[in-house]
Amino acid sequence: MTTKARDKKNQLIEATIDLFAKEGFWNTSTARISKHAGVATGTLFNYFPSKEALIDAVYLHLKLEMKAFITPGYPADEGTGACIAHVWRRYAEWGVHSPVHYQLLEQLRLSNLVSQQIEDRLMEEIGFMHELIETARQQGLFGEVSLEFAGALIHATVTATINVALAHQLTGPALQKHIAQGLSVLWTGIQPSK
Amino acid sequence: MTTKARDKKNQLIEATIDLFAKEGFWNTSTARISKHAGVATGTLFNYFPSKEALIDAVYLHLKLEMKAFITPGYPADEGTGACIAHVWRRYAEWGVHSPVHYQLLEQLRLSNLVSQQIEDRLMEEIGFMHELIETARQQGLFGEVSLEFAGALIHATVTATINVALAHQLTGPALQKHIAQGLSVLWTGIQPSK
DNA sequence: AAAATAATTGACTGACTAGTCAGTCTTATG
DNA sequence: CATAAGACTGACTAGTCAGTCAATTATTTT
Repeated sequence: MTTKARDKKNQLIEATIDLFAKEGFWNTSTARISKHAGVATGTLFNYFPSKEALIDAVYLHLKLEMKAFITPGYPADEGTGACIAHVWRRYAEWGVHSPVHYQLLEQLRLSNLVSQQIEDRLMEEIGFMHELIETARQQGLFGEVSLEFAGALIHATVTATINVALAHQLTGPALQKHIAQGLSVLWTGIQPSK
Repeated sequence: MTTKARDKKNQLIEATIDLFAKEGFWNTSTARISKHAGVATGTLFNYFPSKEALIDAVYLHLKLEMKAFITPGYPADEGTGACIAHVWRRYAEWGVHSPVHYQLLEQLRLSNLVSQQIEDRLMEEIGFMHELIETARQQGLFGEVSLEFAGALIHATVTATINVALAHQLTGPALQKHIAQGLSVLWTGIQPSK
């Protein structure tokens, strides 16, 4: 694929994200997406064989974007706890930084519109997070909580934190304090009772 | 409205819930809903002026159903903490007991398809939960956490608990232990540090 | 029982849907 | 410059959508 073609593909994905976020993906037609991306309706289907494939690509795009935001500064040598805290904090910051993308990602996650193939592909990309949680659990950081439950609680707390931060339009130190508070709730709640 | 008419209205709402849950609300047509409810397409629009109004009614129906499940045994005289714990636990039990309705409610909540009018109407019905949280906060049960953040964290933890319970098909004592664990995470995490 | 009222029906409408394809335009190559 | 390859176009198709309405059936009133 040429550079130009990859550009157009990204252009279509960006246009899709824009419209999906603005109007909901269940009533955004391929015709509108094409128009918003500045191409003909047929061109969309040169790059994506179906609307479903486009949705898959959007989901993949968003998750990789999130990963790219989270990864920098990963404290691999400071222990499992620090790594989880880093990922949690960066996730929260990404959500506040890119609310539209974050909200669309959450919607797609619950929609059952994303194919299993893409879920599998993503497991390779962000599977390190699951390993991280499993390691922490084995080190006894999480008390009796199971792997899945720990993952669900981590996701739930970060989501709640992002949503409240967005609702109150927190920025700067107030935002940092709020994020620290959210992380503290998770950390205190999930730790084994002595 | 006669009893018969109210029956048919409920019949339509139940059929809608059934199909929405089975196939997703964004590709369930009014024609299919009518057929599934055993009436003609026109009849649906005698009871609901539009599909949007039907969705509103479904959302209201689900929330009131949840409220009805949560309310019994409310320990009004055992203090704010006990009341919140009761509501949290019963919510979790409702989600596990009625997974289809619970999941649909969550989807609708995030969909922006429900009108403000219905949200307002529901505030009157389930506003007592917010007052409960505010009271608890004023009593210092929640440390520095704001009202909205407390509400978000309560919702987030109960959702995570339900989802994991459903994924693992927990029942009986294992389910009760899991729910207790989820509540404990919230409670430990949110309590003020000494 | 007759008349009036209300509820129900389903064929129908115009707008919209995902996806196609014959033809046009752009770009790369010899 | 000429030719071939590939990218792009948008009118078009077959089908679905929410919502309508004249006709029919059921119920209530007189």
